[in-house]
Amino acid sequence: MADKQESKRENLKKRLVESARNLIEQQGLANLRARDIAKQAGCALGGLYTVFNDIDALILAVNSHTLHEMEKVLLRESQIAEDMDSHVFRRLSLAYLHFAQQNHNLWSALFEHQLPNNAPAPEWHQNEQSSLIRFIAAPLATAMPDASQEDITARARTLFAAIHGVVSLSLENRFIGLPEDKLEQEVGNLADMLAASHALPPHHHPQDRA
Amino acid sequence: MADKQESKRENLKKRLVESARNLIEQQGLANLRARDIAKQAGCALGGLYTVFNDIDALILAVNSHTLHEMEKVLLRESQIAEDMDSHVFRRLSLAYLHFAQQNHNLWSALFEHQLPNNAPAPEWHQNEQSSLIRFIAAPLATAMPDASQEDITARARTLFAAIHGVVSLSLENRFIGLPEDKLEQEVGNLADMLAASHALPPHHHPQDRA
DNA sequence: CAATTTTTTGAACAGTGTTCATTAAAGGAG
DNA sequence: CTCCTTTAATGAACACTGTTCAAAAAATTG
Repeated sequence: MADKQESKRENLKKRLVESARNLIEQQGLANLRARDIAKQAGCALGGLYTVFNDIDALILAVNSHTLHEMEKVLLRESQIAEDMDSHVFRRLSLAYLHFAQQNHNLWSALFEHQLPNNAPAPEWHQNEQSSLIRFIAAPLATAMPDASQEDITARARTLFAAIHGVVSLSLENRFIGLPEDKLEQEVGNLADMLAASHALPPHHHPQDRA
Repeated sequence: MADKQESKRENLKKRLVESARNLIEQQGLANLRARDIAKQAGCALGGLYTVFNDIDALILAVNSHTLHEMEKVLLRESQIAEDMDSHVFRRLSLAYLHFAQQNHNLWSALFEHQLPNNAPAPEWHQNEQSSLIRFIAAPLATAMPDASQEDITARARTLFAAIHGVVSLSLENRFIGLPEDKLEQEVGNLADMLAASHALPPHHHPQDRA
């Protein structure tokens, strides 16, 4: 038998995650149904709950997979950028945009999904998110050699969030909705804008609140 | 009787919207229930559907109200900024941040809520959203006197989206989560960063896709 | 093969949003 | 005021959720 290598339980889990991923990809997170997942995975409805505590845990597993796929894309992109030594932020930003466009429903699920009670995501999942931020923090560190690690992380998060905001509001057609080519232009320009400003140290404003 | 001034029907509508708003404010959109709204508004469950087609229409009404509240805040802020003639973007951005912090659940509902089938929001609601963008477009127009109306609108949308991304991901604790004071600093700096870059005309990159 | 343990099952349950026959209220005519 | 018509409000019932758990099936053990 050569080492079971994969218990039936693990196999079921894998099938469920894959089914859920397919369904989200095709119909969006909002139309995901426990019964559909079970049917597509070829098990009874109750089977789902022998492997996952609830639907949220299953969605988390799908989102985890999506994050890793995104990580692959960004890794490839930052390696290319290293070789060509320029426009790292632009490349990463556009790669993020393209990933979101090409995997709309899966990407969307990353942000649509929220745990009951607004509970925070489990730590292992938060770590997966942090990994993505590191793709931005790395080149940022060389661009801001005098900044503290903490400042770099904070800035990297801001950069990601800014790009994400543009991509997100556009693709979700909220407030803004641009034609595809305009969107690409805006994302690219914003990335460069942000990249250019890192030379300057953060300026402190004491009188912030009105 | 001095002009009914408000039919019973309109009165019911008003009570329902106010109840829904209170419930969203207190418990978040995800915990909003038709039965709770009806109970708080003092009508039967079915009464809700004599005034609104469905829950989504009611939520849209609440969101509309929230947008107008936000509009008031931003209007005030841009008038102050006009008087003091500086840092318009910073002021508007921080005002947006503060509004989101102080009305977390209502603000959150603006983006959490999506119509079935990912149907687009009705036109009147899209117009309400566009009105907000104009607060950014106006000062932008004076900062970029040579740009076309179209470019200014696109840039204003990008600016809003960028700031929104930072505020959003922070307050929702997704990917990034900063302590309150750091967040304010990052939003303020990002606003200035973006403001500073408008002097430069958008740079065109022909080789965008990897 | 029988006994025991483990796994799988899907009917049943406690909620959802929505409908619509039934009831209550309001309005009008004599 | 009474009777009739019209309009509005009601909430039980429905279809569809995620989740549970007694029962059946399968696997394991002696």
